Amino acid sequence: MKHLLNDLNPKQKIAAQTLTGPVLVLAGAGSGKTRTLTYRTANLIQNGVSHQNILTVTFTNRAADDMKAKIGKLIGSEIIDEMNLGTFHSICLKILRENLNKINRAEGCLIYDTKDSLAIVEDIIFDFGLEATEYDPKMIFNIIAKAKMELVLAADLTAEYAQAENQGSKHFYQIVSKIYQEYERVLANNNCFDFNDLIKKTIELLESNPAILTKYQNKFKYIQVDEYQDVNHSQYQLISLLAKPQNNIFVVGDDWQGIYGFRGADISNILEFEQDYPEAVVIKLERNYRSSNNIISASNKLINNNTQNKVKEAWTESDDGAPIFIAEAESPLVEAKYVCKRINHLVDFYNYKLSDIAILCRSHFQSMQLQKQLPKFRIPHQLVGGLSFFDRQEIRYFVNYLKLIVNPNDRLALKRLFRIEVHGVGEILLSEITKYARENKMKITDVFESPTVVKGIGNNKAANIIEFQRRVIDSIYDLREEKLPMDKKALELYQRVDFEQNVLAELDDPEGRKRYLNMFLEDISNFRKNNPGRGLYDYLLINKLIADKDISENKEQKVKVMTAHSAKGLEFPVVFIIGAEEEVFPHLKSLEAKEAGLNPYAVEEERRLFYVAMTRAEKLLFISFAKTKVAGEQGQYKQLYPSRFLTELPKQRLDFTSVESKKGGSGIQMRKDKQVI
DNA sequence: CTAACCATTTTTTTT
DNA sequence: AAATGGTTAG
Repeated sequence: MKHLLNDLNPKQKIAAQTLTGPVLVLAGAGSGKTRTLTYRTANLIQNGVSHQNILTVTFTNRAADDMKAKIGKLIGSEIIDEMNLGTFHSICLKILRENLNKINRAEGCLIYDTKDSLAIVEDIIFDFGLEATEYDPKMIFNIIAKAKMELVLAADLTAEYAQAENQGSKHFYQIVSKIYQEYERVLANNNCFDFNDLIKKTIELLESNPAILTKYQNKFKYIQVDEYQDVNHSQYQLISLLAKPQNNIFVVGDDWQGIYGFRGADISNILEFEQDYPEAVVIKLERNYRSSNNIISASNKLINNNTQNKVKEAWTESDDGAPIFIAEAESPLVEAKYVCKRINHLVDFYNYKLSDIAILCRSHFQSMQLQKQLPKFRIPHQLVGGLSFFDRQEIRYFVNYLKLIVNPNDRLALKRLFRIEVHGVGEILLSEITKYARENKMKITDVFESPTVVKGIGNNKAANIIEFQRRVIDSIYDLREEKLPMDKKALELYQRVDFEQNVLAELDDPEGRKRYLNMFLEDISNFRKNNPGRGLYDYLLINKLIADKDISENKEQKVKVMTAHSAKGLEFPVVFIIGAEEEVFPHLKSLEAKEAGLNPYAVEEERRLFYVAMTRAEKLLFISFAKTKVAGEQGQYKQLYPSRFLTELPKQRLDFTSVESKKGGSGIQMRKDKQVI
């Protein structure tokens, strides 16, 4: 314990010993970033700082859990649950929950995810009578979300503000501003937050209540931020606000790994830290402990094609190791088979465990081909991230029922229940009902009692609605009053509305969905056991902030499949990167964004992402691409071209093979018209 | 107006 | 796999 810091190298040690003032640690991939942060935290505590006065912000829940476990090992696990360690969103949620009354929200307030938010925007556009072709809900939502990340209010969302990014007219932005305004009103009405509100409302709370601000400033005397390169404007603002006046702010990041631009992350935050805090100490961790020299050298060469970098080296004392294996395949199917064969080979002859291996892709849909092949080769796998358990349709459906128990103001949830349960009444009639309720100042559920007052609703339809009101809405309101344990409540509701008969039976594969629902109900039970004193409300809130809830056991024996984004912060002895093709990785959208001049740096972000993917590997790195894929009708093949990033790697560190290519290896064909390696 | 059917297409990345 | 779009019968 005494020689805690002796486990660190000299640079890491300096970082862990600098306990006050602003510090910027520029840390390359695999340079012991988390390790340094962990030891610094332990060191703070050993130097008499109360663990409650330290705020540590990570980017993902996985990173937070990881760090908690490591800190627990260093200083004992008793205090880790009391530490302020988590994602921006979870920390902010905690602060907001302590001050709900000050921010125009009430008890039971839940979080809307992107899908929920989008549904709200769609409704507003419909209500405003706007053309969805001109006012594309997705696009509008993105504008609003971005404005919120930049702390721009509805009234300030003008063409001038948006000028930089697109050519929308003044009139267009006036409308968008109105939609934004209405969106905020609906969220308040439904007693909900969206993701960006968590940060934005926290800032508003602190800025308009000096006493509260002081309270949190005193509480969070020492602030540490991991993955600082991925912080967006509102997060940056929050941190600077909390850090005052002492500015004990310790940020760790790697500008080479900034991959969340689409979420408003602004690399300039890390590039300009020294301007913001002129007295900042800057420490560079450049020695890589993770990867072989071939992997480090090749990824360095790649990343240096970017223009937006802060000067930094990355070096290692590791051997060259194996070359990076590049494979071209006829099709994604052949590529998937190749990956499977390689995995079996590595396990059978080279003593690798399945858990040593990760397969990384650019987008989730790429993993589908693999999901089919892996079982054929008897390779157990685990999907990390992606379609979460909670995103399954039947789970989302049932969650709407639970939401209404917790938060009866949630009109969106109510609407969804109606759409699921009531037959014969669709979009148009429902909006007639809503309109009638609004015009007569009634609650929608009151109209449900005697629906024939709305024109277009005859006796048959009315009977359906009244039945729905009795069976579903009344059950929910009854259960709200009852003092049952949360899991019993959920189960009771499931039975009272006869979810199996009325909902599951209508969907395809009802038996399969039933199994998932039982798992869900069981998960609620487990939550209750593990979190005494907490209820449905906590359950729903917490699960919104956890992207990839893991419900599979036996992780040790599985190959992990995930996107490059979710791989950030992780490392594996063996990494496969699949789909290294133009328009896949780099993604088509980034090429378009660059082409259209919307974001000249879009491809640089893709390159950073590729860099992140490569540097996850410790010993072996396999990169593959397909030459063709099926597109449209059968027999139609679309030609694919190897990713430009492959051509940026140093040839002498690569080993190229062509898989099941009839003509033998033809070499890597450059994009479209270029030469051959 | 709704729902069911079919065909088509299209998937960024996450809290 | 799921979302979208178009068509048609009730």
